[in-house]
Amino acid sequence: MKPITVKELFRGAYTKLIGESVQLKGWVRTSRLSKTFGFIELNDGSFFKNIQIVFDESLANFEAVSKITLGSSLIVTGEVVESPGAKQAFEIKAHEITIVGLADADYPLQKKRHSFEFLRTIAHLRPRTNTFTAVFRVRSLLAHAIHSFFQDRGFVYVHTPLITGSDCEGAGEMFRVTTFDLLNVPRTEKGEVDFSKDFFGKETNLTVSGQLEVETFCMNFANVYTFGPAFRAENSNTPRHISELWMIEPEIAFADLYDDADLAEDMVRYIVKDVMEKAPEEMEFFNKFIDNGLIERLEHMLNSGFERLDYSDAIQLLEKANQKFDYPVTWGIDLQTEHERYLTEVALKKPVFVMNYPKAIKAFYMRVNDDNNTVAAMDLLVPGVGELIGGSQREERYDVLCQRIDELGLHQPDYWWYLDLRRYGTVPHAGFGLGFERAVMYLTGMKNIRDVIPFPRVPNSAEF
RNA sequence: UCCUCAGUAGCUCAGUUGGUUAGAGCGGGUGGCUGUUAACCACUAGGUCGUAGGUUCGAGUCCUACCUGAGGAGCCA
Repeated sequence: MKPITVKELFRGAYTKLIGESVQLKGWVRTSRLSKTFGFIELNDGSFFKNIQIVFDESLANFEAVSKITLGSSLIVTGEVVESPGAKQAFEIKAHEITIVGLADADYPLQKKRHSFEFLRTIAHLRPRTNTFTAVFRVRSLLAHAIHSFFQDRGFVYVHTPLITGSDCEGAGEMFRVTTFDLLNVPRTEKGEVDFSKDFFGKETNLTVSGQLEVETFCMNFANVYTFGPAFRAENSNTPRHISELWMIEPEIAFADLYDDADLAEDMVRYIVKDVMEKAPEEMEFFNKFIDNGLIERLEHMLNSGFERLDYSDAIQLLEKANQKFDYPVTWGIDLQTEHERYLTEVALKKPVFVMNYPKAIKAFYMRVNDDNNTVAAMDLLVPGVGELIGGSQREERYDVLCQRIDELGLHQPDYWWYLDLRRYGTVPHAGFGLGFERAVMYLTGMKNIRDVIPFPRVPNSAEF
């Protein structure tokens, strides 16, 4: 009698084990019971598909097993046999079934389709559904693929801080980190909050991005990346935003915007290909039940490559579009969701880099182009998700960077260590940020970001 | 935060121009069924119709406010 996983059996081991006795440990996904025999579909966590267990009155505890409830945990010992049923090549003829944990009868998951909205309310149980089993395995594989991609290329993985003392990250609202008693906050003589008395002796927040810090490591290791959580306190209520998200932020030295785009494209292609190879059952499931065009779209992307478009050309393309936009298109505007969708879903039908945006609508650290009008920034727009990646070549010239900080009304002293990088051996460098959850959405076809992270944090909701 | 839509059984939903005791499928319980595939058949329990007001002889249905959820927009990854 041999312990074995469902994955091993499905991936070929069963042919050699016909007639052999094996042991499986898992949970009842569904069951079909008759008077004198029954079928249990068991999932042991190793594989997307369930294995069918057949049992009959020869079981010592037949009566108990024939009343098994969905969600119960079992240890099954039995013989691998070829299945007469049409939907599976093999099954387990049980000799012994130990009921480890009988699920109460009010187990919320049923043999039917549940809405994602309902499943969000039982996020502690939803991993047990087909969809979420598939989503979270893909999420895991995707994380691994990202590390593989960068590690194979010699990139150094850097853990940038989650608690940040720089109030200057620039990207949106932050969550304050404090140990103050909120009913009794220390104040200065002027009546302002006295952060010098707080835990860190200064005002601190949860990070919105590791980019500024990872640039410091880029100036030693040349090729680096972060992969960790970031926190956004914006009151965003959309299917594409969450308050706690995971980001990947590579940074490369001696590189310009076009090297950056090459890296981003190579990375996206690598991770998509890798996950499609490692999780074919899950991808097939998504294609069948979540998004009918998914595999075709991903394969088209892998075969045809990405489009690259200057911002100015993108504006022209939008101006020529025979489609009315709610937001009028003129050079200088930031692209709206409707514009992004048109470019990537209607006009080009594939991922598109929009590059070299107007200086006025982008961040201080992006490198000013020779036209002095645009900056070396890029967004990667993909069908269905919108902005998947945002990146730029960084301003490596000390004087220009100081000038940009001034222009945007920021304070140079706040950026002292960031500016130092431009004083001590500065080099052209570039990087981008990939929203990990958005990548999972792109890969699975899932439409709501709350359904691709185990326990989503959004405004007004931090259950679990 | 703004706009739109929705909230009826544990879940997914139906409920006609306001009119008796509010329905179905699934899930639960009981019984039946010797190869099922969201198994099937019979019976059965299960509801302050999101909350609070209001209009009316009468409200699940109409009105107001609030709460919750979703979609769109903005902010952004």
